[in-house]
Amino acid sequence: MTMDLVVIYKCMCDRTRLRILHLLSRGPLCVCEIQAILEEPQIKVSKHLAYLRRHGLVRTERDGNNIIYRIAADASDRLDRNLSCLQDCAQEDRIFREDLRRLARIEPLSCRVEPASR
Amino acid sequence: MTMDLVVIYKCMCDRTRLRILHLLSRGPLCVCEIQAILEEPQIKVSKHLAYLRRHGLVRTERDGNNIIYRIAADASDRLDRNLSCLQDCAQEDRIFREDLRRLARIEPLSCRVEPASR
DNA sequence: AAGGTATATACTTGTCAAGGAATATACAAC
DNA sequence: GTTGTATATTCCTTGACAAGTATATACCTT
Repeated sequence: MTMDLVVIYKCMCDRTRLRILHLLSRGPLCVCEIQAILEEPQIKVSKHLAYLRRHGLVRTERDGNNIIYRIAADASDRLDRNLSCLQDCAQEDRIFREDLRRLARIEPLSCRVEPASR
Repeated sequence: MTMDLVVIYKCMCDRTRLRILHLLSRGPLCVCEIQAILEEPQIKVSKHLAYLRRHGLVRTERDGNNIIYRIAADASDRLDRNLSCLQDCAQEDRIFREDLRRLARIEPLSCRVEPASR
């Protein structure tokens, strides 16, 4: 499928959404993880996620109490290209690097992972 | 220099600006050429060019009656990366391809070129 | 059923941007 | 100087979006 470039850039032109897209292009995350990484209020994260979903860049799946967001796999080549460009650009940026640092810490606690043992 | 990614995407999230950036990454153009290629009203083109200039993506140079716009050479790696991503994405798109067709036709008549002979 | 947690949806307010109409500026040619 | 051409700026209206407060929904647990 082919996605409108303008829509892609509209989604990318807000810092919060950009951070979310950057994270999600590393792999799916649930809302509470995204919140924890971004350190932004629930409503802010939720609304930007809704924006991304409404425009077809991400899709969701419920897992119990949690909702897991991921990049829409079938979205478009254009999105893929732009997300990989974002990965390149983000390397030099402090904010994105700190997000990745928090992502690494948070992953093991993920609500998506089975309880370790019992 | 390093340019804010959000600013870059804000500049790219309007179709008219995107077409302008796509054209300018092929080389400098004067306003009247851009207008002729985009087939959009003067004021619209002019205002989007002003937006791009205000945000540092392009710079201008006067040549007699004409004003020549070009991508700000020293802008940033990020801009370069995104513009080359745009070139890739634009290949599949009818609008951008038609712009290039008109660009090819218009170039010989360019106001930047010396009068052929006399 | 009741209470808790995770997430989303109104509703409001302020800001910014887009488009158009009219006008202004800068230069060129005479 | 006057006129013409190219380009920019001002003013206006309209619509989109960002952020916050409060409230609702969906699921889980007991």
